Amino acid sequence: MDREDRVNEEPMLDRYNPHSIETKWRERWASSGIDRVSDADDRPPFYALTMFPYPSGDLHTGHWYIIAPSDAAARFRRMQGYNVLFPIGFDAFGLPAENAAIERGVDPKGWTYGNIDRMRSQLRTMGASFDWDREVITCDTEYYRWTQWWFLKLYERGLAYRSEAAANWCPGCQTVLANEQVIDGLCERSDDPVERRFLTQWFFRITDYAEELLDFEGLDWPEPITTMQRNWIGRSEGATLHFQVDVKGVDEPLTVFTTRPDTVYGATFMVIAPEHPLIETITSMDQRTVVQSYVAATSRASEVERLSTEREKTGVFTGAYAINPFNGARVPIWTADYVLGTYGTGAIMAVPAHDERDFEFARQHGLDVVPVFDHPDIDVDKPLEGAFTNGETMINSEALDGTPANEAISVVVARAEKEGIGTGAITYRLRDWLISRQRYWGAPIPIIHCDDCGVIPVPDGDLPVVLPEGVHFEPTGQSPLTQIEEWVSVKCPQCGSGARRETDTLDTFMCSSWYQMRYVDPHNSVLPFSKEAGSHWLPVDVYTGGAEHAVMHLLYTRFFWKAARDMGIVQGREPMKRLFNQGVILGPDGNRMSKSRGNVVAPDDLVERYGADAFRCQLMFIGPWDQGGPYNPSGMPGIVRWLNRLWTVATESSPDEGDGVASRELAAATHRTIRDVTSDLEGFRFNTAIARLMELTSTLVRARGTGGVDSATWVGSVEALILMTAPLAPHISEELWEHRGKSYSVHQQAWPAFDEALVVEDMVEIVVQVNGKVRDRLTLPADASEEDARVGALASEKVRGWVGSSEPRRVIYVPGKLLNIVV
RNA sequence: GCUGGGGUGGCGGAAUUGGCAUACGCAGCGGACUUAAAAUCCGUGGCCGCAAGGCUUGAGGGUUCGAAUCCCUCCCCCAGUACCA
Repeated sequence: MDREDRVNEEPMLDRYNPHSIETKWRERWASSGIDRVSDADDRPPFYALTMFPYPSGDLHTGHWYIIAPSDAAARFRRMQGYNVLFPIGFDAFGLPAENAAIERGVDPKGWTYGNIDRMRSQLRTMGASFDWDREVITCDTEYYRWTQWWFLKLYERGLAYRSEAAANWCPGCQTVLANEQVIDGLCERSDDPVERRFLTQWFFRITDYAEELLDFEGLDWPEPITTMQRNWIGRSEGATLHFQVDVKGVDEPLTVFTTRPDTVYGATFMVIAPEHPLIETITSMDQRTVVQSYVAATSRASEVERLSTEREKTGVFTGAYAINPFNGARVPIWTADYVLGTYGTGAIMAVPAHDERDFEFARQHGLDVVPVFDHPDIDVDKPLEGAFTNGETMINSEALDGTPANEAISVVVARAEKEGIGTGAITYRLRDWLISRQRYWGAPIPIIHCDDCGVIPVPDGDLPVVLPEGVHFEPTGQSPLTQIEEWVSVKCPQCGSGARRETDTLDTFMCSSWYQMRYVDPHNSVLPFSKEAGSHWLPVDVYTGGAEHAVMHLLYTRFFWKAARDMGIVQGREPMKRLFNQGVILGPDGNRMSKSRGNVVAPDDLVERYGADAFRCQLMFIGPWDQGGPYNPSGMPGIVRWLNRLWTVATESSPDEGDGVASRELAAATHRTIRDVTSDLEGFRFNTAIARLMELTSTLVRARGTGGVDSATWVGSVEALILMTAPLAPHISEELWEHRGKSYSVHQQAWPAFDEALVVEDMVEIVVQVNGKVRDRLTLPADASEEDARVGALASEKVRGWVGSSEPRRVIYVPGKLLNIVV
């Protein structure tokens, strides 16, 4: 007990003062390099990754809410004996820097790096255990040199290609927008209605991986995320069918995709998208004017107008007819913008009897409706009131009449394939990933356009293609890079004649698709990372961050990984084994924090007032991490009180008298806490973990008051409490650990183990119910039999009053918990 | 509309497999200490009722000895998505 004697000799420490100890320990951690991670370490590796932030200027409460619990989880794994890689960096390319440049006349680079400096120091204040030697900044040339390298690798494999496509165009900002920047058809910045504009763009062939991306086998990911990805990919099984066009000189058939080939006999008209390539050739002379003006009107319509759900289905007749290959019926071909040019084949066979949208269109334009199924509740001989999707047996389908409806699809597909008029097919909603941006602040696409040689990739040795500085940003609709003649003008790497650089930059989602790989070997100057570092650390063991990236970043990074795997660069099917999404933190009023609402809580103020430990803990305590919710600093006193009590308990000398009972009770409480906190932290349930630690703290305070605990038990309990608090409140734990004369650092100690034998209680409280209502409680040995419990219950005055003289009809006994007497 | 998540005290929230509803906190109330306040500590703690007791997990119904938990119908909130053939 010499350790304890030393505690006794020391004067009582001053009251808990977060400021002095937090600064002190952060300096000590930095100078001792405690957070540096080495690949040469005997402990099993564990890669804990938190989504890196965009350097917007200040670390806000949302960042704290993502990062502080992630840090606690990483620290916990470290104490469990893993060599934990927990890196951080900045997703530093992107629109806000460029917009700041336009609005305030600052330089995007200077603005970005200034923000990074600021946020880096704020992150240090949090006390997070990042290995800063591995920091990655995506706008560093040393980083985007490899982003460009990846582009070339994908290009080499045929996964990058150039094509003309419609992009979201904001007339106010004079630039293209990413899909995620279009909210309900409006530009998120200016609220202008977004238009479509055709541009030649670069794409990644993510659709090549559509099928594999649907497979989440073996992944520990939240179900909502996998569902959203499945919906986004949107796999539809059906068939493509070819309809001859009854127009002189047109041999090409009109091909449609349908999920319901079984309804082919009910196809009473066809609809092609206004963008469909056949529209010019099939439109008849007398319909030409009306079709042309419809196509023009559609392309002029804003996204808002087109997306309006209330809008009537517009469309016009092309004057052309198609021949149904199954029954030879001659059906009119219409064009309407409810059929999308970008999905399926851009054309449909319309079956109004069995499709809601086709029915609405048919009713509006007086087109035929022919049902092809019998239905028990619908008289199919009368005009239908609406479409119905399923029936019992086929009708109006010639030779197929009488076929059970559930067999019809395979029968029709088989016949189509046999006669060469169609084939079974699968279509995806997922489109290829458009990666071109007509923006300045991004990695230049490493491509050179030569009049003679065509599209030529920049040779590997010429990387990086450095983003030029001193560029004029006034939006013109073209990439600002086009203005830098001396940058654009270049010699063709193949023929040496004059050529021009690609002026578009890469989507910033490309930077974040592989950053987790760079962390494993961030200073490698010959490769994005070495094979050894890759196989040591990858894939990521647990990835924490927001669900807002469900179908963008998280889908892209899976695609990237699978492409890298096919190149032999990484092994395994998936980049992140486990994913955990924290919820959205809101202002005290329950709304999203925003300056205009005036409900912003500034972390710096709270750290100033209460310390980083208290703020970390409060964020973790307010509720389940995956649920998010309102943050109100009014709850802070509870956390501060707890930390103060912890401080008091840990700095007091240990009691010296002791009898068995009080010691055993304290040991049981301690081991129960270890058991519960361990499983809570494994499941990211920080709120209940802290609740258990508060309870143990109170138990210690009370035990000290009542006395009877022996010194060894007391010390064991206090030290377990400090160790369990360490991941959550790293500064105070370190201070208390040192104060107790223990060796530096608390963060390098083993996580406490619990003894199952100590957790079991000898005596348990049994609830006695009469007819399901609680009437009394008994304290019985844990292994009491039903007979013991029944005898004990009937001995109770209260219970007898409710049971009366009648014989119990039934008695239910749940050992160790409850006895229910039914009368 | 579709998909996913949620609805429990004045507030944030807790509750293995159906088994003590409201753990842990905030706020409140009462008390101790203090000239006083802050801080700290102790007690109290859903609603109705003097009490015995009754009622209570968005609403209604069901299964069960027993339901916050399972089933059915409906309402509301949040997120994603939007004519995907």
